[in-house]
Amino acid sequence: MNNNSKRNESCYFTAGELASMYGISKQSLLYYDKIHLLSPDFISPNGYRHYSITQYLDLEIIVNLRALDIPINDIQKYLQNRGREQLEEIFVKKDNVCQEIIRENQRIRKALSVITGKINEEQKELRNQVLIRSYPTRYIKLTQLSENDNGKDRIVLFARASHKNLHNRCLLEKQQGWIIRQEDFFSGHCSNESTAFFFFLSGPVKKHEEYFSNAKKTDAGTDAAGNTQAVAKRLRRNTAEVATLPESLYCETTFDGTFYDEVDTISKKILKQLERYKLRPVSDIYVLPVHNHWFTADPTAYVTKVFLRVMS
Amino acid sequence: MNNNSKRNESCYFTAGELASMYGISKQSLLYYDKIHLLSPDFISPNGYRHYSITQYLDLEIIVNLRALDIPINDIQKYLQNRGREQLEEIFVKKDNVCQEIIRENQRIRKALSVITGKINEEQKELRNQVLIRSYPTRYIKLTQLSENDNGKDRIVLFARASHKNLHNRCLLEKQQGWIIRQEDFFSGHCSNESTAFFFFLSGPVKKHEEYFSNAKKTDAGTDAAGNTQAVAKRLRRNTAEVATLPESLYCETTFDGTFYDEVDTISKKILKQLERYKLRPVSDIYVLPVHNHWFTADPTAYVTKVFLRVMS
DNA sequence: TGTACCGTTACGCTGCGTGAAGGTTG
DNA sequence: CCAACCTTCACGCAGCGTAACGGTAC
Repeated sequence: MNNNSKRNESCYFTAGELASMYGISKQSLLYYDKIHLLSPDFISPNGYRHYSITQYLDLEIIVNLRALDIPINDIQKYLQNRGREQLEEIFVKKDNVCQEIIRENQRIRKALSVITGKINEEQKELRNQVLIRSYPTRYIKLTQLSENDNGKDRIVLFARASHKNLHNRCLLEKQQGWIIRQEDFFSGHCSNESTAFFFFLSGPVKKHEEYFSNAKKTDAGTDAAGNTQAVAKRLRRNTAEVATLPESLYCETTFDGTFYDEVDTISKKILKQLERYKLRPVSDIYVLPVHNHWFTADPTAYVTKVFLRVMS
Repeated sequence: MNNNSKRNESCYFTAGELASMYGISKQSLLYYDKIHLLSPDFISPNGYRHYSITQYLDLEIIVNLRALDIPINDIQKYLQNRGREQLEEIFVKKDNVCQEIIRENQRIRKALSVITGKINEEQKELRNQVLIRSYPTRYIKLTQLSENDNGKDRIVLFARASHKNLHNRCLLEKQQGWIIRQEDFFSGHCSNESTAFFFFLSGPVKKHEEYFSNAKKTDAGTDAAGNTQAVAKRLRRNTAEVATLPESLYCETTFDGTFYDEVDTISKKILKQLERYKLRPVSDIYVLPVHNHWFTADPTAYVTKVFLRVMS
């Protein structure tokens, strides 16, 4: 068609005509005119736009590149400087963008499925029963809290720690909770404060991983739950440490309500169970919200889980 | 953290504080306030926003869902109606959107690579030489032009035909050209008009494919280039027909310039070559722009290819 | 007195879609 | 006189980013 100019010299299209020829809207054409991407050959006294063959051909390029979702800015530059290499340049650029979009959406899909899986797992937990069971080695990241920290400080520290290693992930992907001193828990004085908060890591942390950015290397692999006081001494304000919950027997219970509302009942139930099986607590108490503000606006509908390491 | 309310009852954050805790911009918070997604607990006389723990927790949800690129509208509805099922619903919805985006971008990537490949192939064509070579069976879609059609009509018909079967594809993916009557070409009277235009199909067309929507079924597989007059009779205005260019010897040449500028020279060169090899033309002449307005704004830099079927 | 917060208002981005209000063509 | 074109505003979309301009806390 492009070589047919000899017989098409005085042939023009109105905006509506041209638009319908390419199956695009007239508004697009007006827009292209407005941003000077494609302007009509001339405008007649009545204000009508008249597009010539040249514009028809340019529009072919525009429509096709737009069908590949290539940004108008790139198209504009291309029309002023055409060529195979320039076109390939645009294509490479767009291809990279596509790859990035695909990667990003795959990342999101993966996160969605991970979270969905976790939600469904949590739902299966037995409620309101004190269980003695063994767990394989688990890995957590701890952030210590000082007695001086007021409620706001704690939240800020918590947010900072949660956020620090988040990067591209979703917070929901990791379970997070806090730690109550063993003696406070069993003596009924734990309503004042927790000593630290933590979140689970997906596996043992290697040296090159980012989790070490704020932790001393020698702390890797130390036993937090099995050696609480020693770990507590090593912890320093505002620093996070990687620790392990060793393979061991644990006592756990998942109950309706919030920790602070139910702590008295729960600690008694746990104590009773420990006595029954002649077990003794050997770690602080880990508190893990299971069903929280994410899933209900009503705090009485919360579900909380606590667990601690036990030995016979 | 959510169960810590007992000691956090009177703890508030300003917009800047809260924003930095989640690593988002203050503007986002202001925006969330504006659209009533998340408003501060109260505003002090100096106009400062004060966010409470409740808003802190809601923001956690917002930030996390936004990190999954879930639309604010969905988040807003979710905050007012939380629950596992509702969350899964949102996730399923988002997952579908992700899949759609991924598919679309894969489609674009494929188109980009197809076109790039074609461009590179075209570049390799020998220039300014008349070649006799064989081609395997090729498939084209023809649209007839009538003598009554003026230049504008032709362009409209062409655009309509090009567009009709485009759907999700890019025009650039298919080569398109037009047909000149054999007698006009060799007699030097072809500058007035072409009889039809065509584009290559990627393969033989099956009955269920869309290409048949406007073609008579019996026309499938007929021999266009080998039986020109019969095909021409079957062609009707505004209808497209699928045809084949049979496996055969073809005479072709790729030359610099436009067809109408070079036709006299080209037809003589081809005639000479045919005489030399004692071949006779048995089809009309197919004109295919190779390097056109897509790649240069200068018509003298165009490259055109013509070919016709020959027999000894 | 400085500086580092806080606030509101408003415009920019991308690529159009969707009217509204009014003139022109046939 | 009507229908079907055409025109120019101008706002809406999603989710903020980026000033501009001015008050406030320490």
